[in-house]
Amino acid sequence: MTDTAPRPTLEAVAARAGVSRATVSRVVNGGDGVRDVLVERVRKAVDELGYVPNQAARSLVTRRHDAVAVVVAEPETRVFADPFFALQLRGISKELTAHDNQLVLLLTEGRDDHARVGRYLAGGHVDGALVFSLHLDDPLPELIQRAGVPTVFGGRPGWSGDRRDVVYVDSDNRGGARDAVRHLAGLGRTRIAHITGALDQTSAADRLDGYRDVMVDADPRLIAEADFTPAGGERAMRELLERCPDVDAVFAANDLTAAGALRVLRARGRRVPDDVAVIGFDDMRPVAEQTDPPLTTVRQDIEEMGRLMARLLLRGLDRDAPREGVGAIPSSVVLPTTLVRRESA
Amino acid sequence: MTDTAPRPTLEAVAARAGVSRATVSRVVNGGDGVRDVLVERVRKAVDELGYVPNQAARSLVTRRHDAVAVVVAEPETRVFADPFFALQLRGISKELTAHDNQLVLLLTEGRDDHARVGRYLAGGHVDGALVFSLHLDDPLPELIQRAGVPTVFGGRPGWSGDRRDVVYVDSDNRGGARDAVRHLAGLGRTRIAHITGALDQTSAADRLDGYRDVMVDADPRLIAEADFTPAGGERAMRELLERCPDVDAVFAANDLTAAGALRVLRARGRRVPDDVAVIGFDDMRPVAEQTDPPLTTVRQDIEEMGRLMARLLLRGLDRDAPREGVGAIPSSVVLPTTLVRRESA
DNA sequence: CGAGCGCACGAGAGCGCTCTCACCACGCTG
DNA sequence: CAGCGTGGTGAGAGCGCTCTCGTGCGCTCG
Repeated sequence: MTDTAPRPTLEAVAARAGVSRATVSRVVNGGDGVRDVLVERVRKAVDELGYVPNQAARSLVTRRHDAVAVVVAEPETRVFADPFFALQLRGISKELTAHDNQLVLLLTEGRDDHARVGRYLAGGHVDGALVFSLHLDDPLPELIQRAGVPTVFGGRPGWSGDRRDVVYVDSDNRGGARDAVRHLAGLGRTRIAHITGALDQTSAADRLDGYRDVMVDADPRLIAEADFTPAGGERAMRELLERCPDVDAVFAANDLTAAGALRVLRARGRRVPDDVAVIGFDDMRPVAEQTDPPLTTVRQDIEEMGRLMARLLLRGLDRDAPREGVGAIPSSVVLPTTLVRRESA
Repeated sequence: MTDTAPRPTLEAVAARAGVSRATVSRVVNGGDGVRDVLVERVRKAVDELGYVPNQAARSLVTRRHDAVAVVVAEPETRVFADPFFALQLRGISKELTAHDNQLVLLLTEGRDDHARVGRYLAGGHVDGALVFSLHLDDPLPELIQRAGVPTVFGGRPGWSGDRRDVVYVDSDNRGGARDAVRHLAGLGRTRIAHITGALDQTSAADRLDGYRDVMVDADPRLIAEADFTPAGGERAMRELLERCPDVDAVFAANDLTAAGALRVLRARGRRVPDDVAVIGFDDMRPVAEQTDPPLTTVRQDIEEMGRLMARLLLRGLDRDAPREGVGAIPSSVVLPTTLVRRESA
């Protein structure tokens, strides 16, 4: 745990290269409008001195930080239960890194933290924020929106319906759900059940809507509420078997839930897919490929969602970006899903 | 994606409160040596103006950033496969938040990124770093160490054996492994196998050492190499059953691996724990409680490890901290493990 | 051949803060 | 009553950088 040595400044580089501070600054920032000879000289001095720009000094004048906050509300709930968030984070990280931006991670725990996050964002420490708002009633998104920080949301925020200035990236949950249910119907199944996700999340609500789109007058008893967890899936599957012993297909809100359902089905001696066909959602490989039988599921490209969030945000942040035409003001993106057929349906 | 409004400066607050900049600064930073009347007046002005200190300006002079980098090498490998890292991150986040430090997340992907991370850390953007070095041959830790940034490692780095200046937080992998194997022996098992983790990670190597400590002259065929994944666990378990059909107990390097092993055992008609007793490592609740039967495992407090890493780092960073006596120079910490008995052994 | 222009560079201000130091008004001691 | 702390406050320098502006130079063109 050694302390850092004093670092060379622009001044020092300038002195060594025999030019002015301004010229060094120009070179460091791209070198436009400087003669090649001088560029070379400055570069050499930079290398020899091991000069690294002081970001604080730079930010002070540019008012840019080249840093983006990633806000994750209430990690206890879901985030750390499945790799979903980790994958998005990875996508975000890749994109930010590619554009020399830093990722400041803000995990919030409970209401008190909201104020803290709000203060931090309003404090102008970062250029923008990527926000994962998991719950419909979460006050955080609005709070952030009001802080005036450019923001892209991960997943459609619950209250965004009529707000055109809200930018988010989401999967086509509803469409994917429709595909899944149609596929089950195409298999000749008629008693198709749905195990929902946590319905205070738009993704779960949208998937339920998709289910209903196809099953227009479905028996309401075919819908069992769960929470995206394996345990919830087990519980819901047991309910379902109780209420509707004749169920012949299940569309689960995600793979984890489907895995729980599969366990119950096996325990009750129902064969999958022969007696009951099962479809999940996410295509979380480690889960979907490991179930018995391997899970047919609706694939969404989670890492790509993260990457896209970051890309939209950075584009919105770019001062040089065109304010008109293609890709001007970023607008929300809904990514398509694809059905991945394995053996469970 | 609105832009931020111009924010009030210290100057503005000073003017409004009718004091000097210096006084406002003093109040904002604790208010020592300022009369209560003035403190009040300044506080009021701060509130009314919604003043938030400009961190860049502050860092420029203090040379502190109140930010810590969390470096995760090669996330593809393991990090995103199990919730292990997410839990540590949560612990880290809590501790950093409690001390008003920001968490800058650096995910590296391949060798090129190492240079980038090295440059970033050497660039003095953060006060310290928390590093997860997963592989024995990873050049990153040394690189960071040389960058002169105060660092605490998550897990014992492979090359740290003789370096006293390396600070890390780890679980007592070896001791935990010994406990597990002794427990199996105590159950009367004699053909106790071990499915290793990825042996290029110290945690896996240490657990193997612990196994060997107890099984001093174990049949080498009882050791099967895997990689901390469920699929690896399945593969290793199949090998084991092939090589030593008389195996009556398995100590798996982690819960995920154990879950894989359990699946194979069931498929082969071996009863657990009657025919084969199984113990995992981690006590990853969602995994260990969901297996069939629920998994006996070695518990390590992962979140606490993260919290501790952050605490050690911050303590080392604290200029006011005592340089002598208890808690002076932080030294590595090895956390104890506990055996959690469920039904698999 | 001189006026004009553009390009390359340097001078200098200033971003918002902290921190040292000088100052002043007390109250105390001798 | 002079002298001397002492504690509270303000003035001002300066952290390392960017960016605007002005200057000098070489070039073109009338």
